[in-house]
Amino acid sequence: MDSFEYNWKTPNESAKSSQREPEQVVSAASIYFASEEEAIGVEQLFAEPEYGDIVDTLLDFNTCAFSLPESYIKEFSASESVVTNSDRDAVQRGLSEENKTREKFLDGLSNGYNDNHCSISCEDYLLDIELEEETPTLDDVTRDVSCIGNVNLENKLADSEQRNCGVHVLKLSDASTSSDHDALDEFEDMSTDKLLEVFRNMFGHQTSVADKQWLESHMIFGLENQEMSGKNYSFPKSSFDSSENQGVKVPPACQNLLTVSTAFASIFNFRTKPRVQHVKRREHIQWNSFKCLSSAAGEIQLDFPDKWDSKELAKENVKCDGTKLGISEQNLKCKPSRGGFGRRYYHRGAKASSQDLGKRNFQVGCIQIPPGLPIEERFIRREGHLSKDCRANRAYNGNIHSAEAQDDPSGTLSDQSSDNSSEEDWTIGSETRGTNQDRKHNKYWSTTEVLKLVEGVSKYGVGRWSDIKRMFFQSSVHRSPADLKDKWRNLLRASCRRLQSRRGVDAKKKHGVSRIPHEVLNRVRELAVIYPYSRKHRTRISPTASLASSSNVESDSQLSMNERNTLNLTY
DNA sequence: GTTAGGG
DNA sequence: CCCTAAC
Repeated sequence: MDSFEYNWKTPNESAKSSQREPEQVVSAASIYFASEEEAIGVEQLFAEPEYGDIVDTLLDFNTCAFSLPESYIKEFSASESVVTNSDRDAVQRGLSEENKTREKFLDGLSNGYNDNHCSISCEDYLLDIELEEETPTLDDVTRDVSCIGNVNLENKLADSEQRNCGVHVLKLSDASTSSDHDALDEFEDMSTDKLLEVFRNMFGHQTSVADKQWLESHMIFGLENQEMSGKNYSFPKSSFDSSENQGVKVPPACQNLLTVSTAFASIFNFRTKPRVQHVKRREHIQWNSFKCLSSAAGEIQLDFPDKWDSKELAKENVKCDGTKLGISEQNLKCKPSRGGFGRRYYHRGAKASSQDLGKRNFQVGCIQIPPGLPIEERFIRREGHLSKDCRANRAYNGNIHSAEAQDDPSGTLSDQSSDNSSEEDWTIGSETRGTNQDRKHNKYWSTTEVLKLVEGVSKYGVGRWSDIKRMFFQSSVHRSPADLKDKWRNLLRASCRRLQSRRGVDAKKKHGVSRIPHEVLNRVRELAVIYPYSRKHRTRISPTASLASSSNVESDSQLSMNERNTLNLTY
């Protein structure tokens, strides 16, 4: 221990970690996650059915004869955030032992790893993965888990030491005095108990695997890769009962594995919290954390595309037989724009075999869509779910500085030249849309425009958008009758949810979208009462009714003017 | 050509 | 803001 330095926890953080109060998150961030939030996020992700394959792969439930019945996932997802303690207990009781392992694994992602055996299972499994892959790919391991960096193994091991009473950590030793065969022979001579102890010392935790061959394979594997580094690791003498094991080397390759597995275990370095509470916090998942974790977990390659090429996707929009898949280009040009952890719909393919695990670009955890494979429509996000991203992508900076984006202080409401920065007719802009894949414009509605729209609706009623356009937006190139209709719809929505929680309001402010004045929204609601949204469902306005309506419009319009005057003072 | 409505 | 069926 004295040969190592703790360099991933500040003293303060370490001190905090020592205060182990139940239900309180006190640990420092793991090396995988910048925060407990992220760990929780990954935990929640794994709890979702679509990522069950990954969990299965991590835990190797198949070979361990563990299987998770569908009922568990359903049960758990159904519990969502409103589960009481008794409910949770009932769920827990209903789980079989095997399921509890998975449960603990998921919980362990954010819970203290020392509180359960699941982390140990994970570490063991990770080691198994490396062994099965005949891993001279250890370079790959260290590369793929580069996020781990030079994590100090002893951090975890030291923690183990505290709680496991006398389990000593690995010591760095520059003196390489023993050969592989010496150590190998020593392994073979060891009893199972001894191997278990060596294992515990080597990997910093106990293993439930009592199979001597299994244990030996780990040791031997490490020895076989000993030459891969100039530095060796040896067990301190105090780790063993007798001197017979003195000098047994833990080769650097094995140390790499330790780094991987221990780092993986560090995921569990968060204090216990009921997972049901974590479910509420799904939005905090960090994409990179998941990538990092996944790649580290048994060198599983999760090669998510950092950039989505709409053209590539367009190509793949055609099936192998050449038939279209029915994905509109509109949908295809939408792509994830950020590295956030929004729900993504990737193809879930077959689980990777150990043989495939080493290959790049192979589907593991059913994530990647290899080039050339058809994309099923159900795996493409509907545009509606991506609308925000789409807007963000389509918006270009020029629009932000448009004159329309700014309120017109003069507020010549019924004046048609209030926004005559462009003299083009809106239909012209509409025609140019075909060549440009992006939106023709993305200009926010100014308060002035909203007021004009309100006045137009007051005058013509809802549905006569062309008339309103002609009268109030003649010079607005980019405000088509359909735009007016859309805006009115949005105004209606806004007016309905105006009195809802301030959270949404703050969110909008955060995004820089100016809030629609209350007076305007009130007026919108008034008009909504006067004019049902669709005039289709109303009887056609007769000339006389139109006249009567027109007289009302005058007063309405006047009201609108009064409101506008008030607004001009306020805004 | 316009509009409603879904996205 | 786009798309499109329906008017």
